[in-house]
Amino acid sequence: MKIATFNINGVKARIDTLTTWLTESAPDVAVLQEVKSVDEGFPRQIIEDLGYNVETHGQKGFNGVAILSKLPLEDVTRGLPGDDTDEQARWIEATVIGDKAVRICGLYLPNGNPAPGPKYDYKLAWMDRLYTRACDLMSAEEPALMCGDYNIIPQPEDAAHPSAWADDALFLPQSRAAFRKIVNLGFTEAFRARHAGPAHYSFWDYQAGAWDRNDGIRIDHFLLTPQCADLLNDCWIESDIRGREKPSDHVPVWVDISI
DNA sequence: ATGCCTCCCCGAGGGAGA
Repeated sequence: MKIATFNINGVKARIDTLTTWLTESAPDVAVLQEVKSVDEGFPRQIIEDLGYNVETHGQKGFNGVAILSKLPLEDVTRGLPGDDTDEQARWIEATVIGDKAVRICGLYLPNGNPAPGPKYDYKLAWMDRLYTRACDLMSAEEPALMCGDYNIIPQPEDAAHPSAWADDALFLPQSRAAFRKIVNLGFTEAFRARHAGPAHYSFWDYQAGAWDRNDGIRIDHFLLTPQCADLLNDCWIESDIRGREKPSDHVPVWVDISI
């Protein structure tokens, strides 16, 4: 089963980009972030017509996540537990059943800039709640993964110019430590389980020709429970998508798992 | 790089993104 995560940067503005990609690359499951649409405005029918079940968790204006799946989606839940006052749509979970069942969590982790400040405080608090959910997934001892736009550059090699990010919420030591704390529960970071070295990125800014200069960062990740990592065949970044017409500033990241 | 684009809100220009 091939599962992709893709920050689409506006599902309505980029519906042609999305449907072309779904048709040509044909993920079994696509986990979307930054759909920037309320659930009622989501272009559900167009995607269903391509053979996908659609589950959304949107809000007005920004954020918003979704899971698209050729197989049925079961036990769908919306919102990251731990703060009933959090209005931001950044988390959705569902179970997909192939040969085995896998719990798929889609996340859009807060950006956190400027740091320090209230937005950075929100990012760190959100990561605390993510840690708690991650502990529960580990305790279940079942195939599960958390994927999406983590807004975390894990290591200097994950940025073309790490010094440019030194004071940024995506790369501050405290941000990276919070990410490591989750990984160190025993998750496998799928891309680094399969590929070493620099120059592998999942985001390139629209400005100043960042794509043409390959001035990117790797911030879209898959974290797999041990039972899911046992099933991992491959992980890759579909970087050529960034060079197509009307691209998102992110590209899809994929895993292939034996499910 | 204190933002060079692009999305959303709507119907001008500001918030948000990373």
